[in-house]
Amino acid sequence: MKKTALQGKTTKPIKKSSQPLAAESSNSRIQMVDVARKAGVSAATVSRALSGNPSIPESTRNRIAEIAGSMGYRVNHSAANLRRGQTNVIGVVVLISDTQPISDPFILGLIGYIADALNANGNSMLLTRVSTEPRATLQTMVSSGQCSGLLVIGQTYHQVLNELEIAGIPMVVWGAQLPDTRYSVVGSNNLTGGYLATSHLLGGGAKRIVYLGESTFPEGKLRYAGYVKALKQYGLKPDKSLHRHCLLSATEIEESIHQLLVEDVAFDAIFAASDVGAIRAISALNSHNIKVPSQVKVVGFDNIPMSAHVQPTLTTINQSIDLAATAMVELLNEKLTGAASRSVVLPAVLIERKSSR
Amino acid sequence: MKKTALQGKTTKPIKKSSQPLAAESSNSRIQMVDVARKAGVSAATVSRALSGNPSIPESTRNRIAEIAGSMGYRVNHSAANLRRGQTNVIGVVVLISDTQPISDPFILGLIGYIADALNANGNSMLLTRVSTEPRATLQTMVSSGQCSGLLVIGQTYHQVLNELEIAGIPMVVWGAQLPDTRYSVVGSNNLTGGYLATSHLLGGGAKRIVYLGESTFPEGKLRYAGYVKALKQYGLKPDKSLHRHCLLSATEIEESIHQLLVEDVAFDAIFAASDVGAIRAISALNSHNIKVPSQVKVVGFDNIPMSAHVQPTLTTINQSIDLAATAMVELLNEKLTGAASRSVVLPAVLIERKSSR
DNA sequence: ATGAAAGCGCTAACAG
DNA sequence: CTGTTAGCGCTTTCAT
Repeated sequence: MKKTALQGKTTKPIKKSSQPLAAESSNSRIQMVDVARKAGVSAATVSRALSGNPSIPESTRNRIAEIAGSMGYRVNHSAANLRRGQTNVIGVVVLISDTQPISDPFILGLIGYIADALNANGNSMLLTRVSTEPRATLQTMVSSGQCSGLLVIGQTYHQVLNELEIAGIPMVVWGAQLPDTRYSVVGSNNLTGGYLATSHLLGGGAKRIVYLGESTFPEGKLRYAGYVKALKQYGLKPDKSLHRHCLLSATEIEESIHQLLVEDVAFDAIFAASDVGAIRAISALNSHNIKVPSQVKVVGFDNIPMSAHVQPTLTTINQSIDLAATAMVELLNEKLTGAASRSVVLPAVLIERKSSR
Repeated sequence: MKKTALQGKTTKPIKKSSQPLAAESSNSRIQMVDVARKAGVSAATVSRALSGNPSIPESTRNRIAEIAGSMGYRVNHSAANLRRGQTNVIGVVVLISDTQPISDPFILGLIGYIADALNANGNSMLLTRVSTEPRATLQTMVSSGQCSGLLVIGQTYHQVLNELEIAGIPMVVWGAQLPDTRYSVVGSNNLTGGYLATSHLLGGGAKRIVYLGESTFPEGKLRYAGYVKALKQYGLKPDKSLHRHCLLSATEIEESIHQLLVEDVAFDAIFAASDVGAIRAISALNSHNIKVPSQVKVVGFDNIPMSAHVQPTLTTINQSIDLAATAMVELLNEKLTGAASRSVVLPAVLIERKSSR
């Protein structure tokens, strides 16, 4: 330490000599010391009072809060964060390889619930969609002090996430637990979900069930595994021609359905790995004059609100996004307070509606 | 060299000693001065180099950037923001009187596009849902330096928004332009939208068209006005019994449809003020064994992605959320750089599908 | 083209 | 219980 400022000189270089007449009027933003002056205390006391420090008697605390309120004072976040060395901001990152804006209602709904869970916790939510350089971007968000931790939606970059975990980035991911997963994960029981959906169709008499959707990422893989498990249990062998591993975009779904028909593949049911996919598939079937459920039964996955209101109403596997959001926020808070990584698997439940009977 | 610090003289109690021993060891986050040291320059130069200041020769700039990168250094946002007195964060506020989490796909979709538009602009997005005390909350977000400006979705608190505008909060609102609106608004041409939807139904032979949805907030009011305008043009008088001003929740819609039937009101078409409402209405009609479009034609509003994939596919009014998002971000940037408030009205276009023919 | 110095507004030791 | 004091890590005049 060297020449720290000339001590006693509390008088700062006066930038604006005479106090503007109407102090309240306009320009210089009001700050803590102004409140302190008005309350006849020091800035430290105001700081303590405003943050609810119990060492300040309640009466004083209220009085200061009142004065601060009447002056329209708000604590400056940047300054407080800088001083405390921490933010109350959580980054929510949608990590999908898609170049399209986020549009799946399931993801969007999850974000909505996360926003609420975070707010209820006194946190703010910084929302970003990342498609390039996930590693650097996520790193930076935290180590620049922009936010204290990350809630990641999507496991497209599974290995990057593992690396970030090792690098000590506080983070919770929505997705599926894999054998080599080192980070905290919150997700539905996708294996059970796939199994339930498929068993339900088999139980209803279906013999040739199409699997429609992604199966390159962890969640899809497990849903597919559940599908295979159910088939085996019914003594059926998975048939390659029934597996349509495609993205869930409208065109890909239509193309897949079209292909099935062109190739003249016989099928009496479809298990789609998402409701959006299922609804699009029904739409495509209809345009080929195939009726759901009389000719082909369909089961989706997610239970988005819309699934109860399409025609026919969609049988699906429910994912509880409210629980999911709460769990993610809770796990992240645990990490932020130093606990070890922990994961949560939420139940997957079959919701029977008309598309499958 | 004026008063260099009196090293030996002013022995002020140097309490640096209480510092944790292993300062350099591992934890202490790397900062600008470390980069400076390694590069053999001052922190000021690093700051300038990293922010692309042209007074630093390009070669030096690159060298410093390289070193910073290799050390994993990131500029601390809190410190930079505090020093500069501004953030690069924009608050996105969903201001709805609803206590439910955000769930309308239209709103959620708009948020997705806003996220992208903001990111493209180098801004971060702070997402909040506000249902109580909007005035204080929005005020605080900006005046605490948490964010520099606001993008507000929803006009439920129209007067509060007017007040905030007057208070000088930089803000752009998604909604409708009203005569007494003082703030910047971006929105579709709701009057035209309502008019197009209704004319389309009338042109198709409908005589008794139900208006279904909110009409207490500005956008709904205008859609309703468009509906009335079209009716008048066709020489029809608005019939009170056909106006069902309700929220768009599933139960309210079902109840409204139920009431229409119970009251034995004759109707041959429905104009719903949102796609979600329209889809729910179709679902309710179906459960009463009324077919769409053969018995009742339906037109929605929004053109959410799902509307093209429900059965029957839904005729609707398109709202361009991509343009909307871009416009909102652009207008806000204008305000932030001191321009006056300006509003944008986006075209509303009829999308004809099967629910109305 | 670069460095020294001065804070941005707040919080937390550390005494009283 | 409350005030004094010393920075948090950065950007930016100002002066070379």
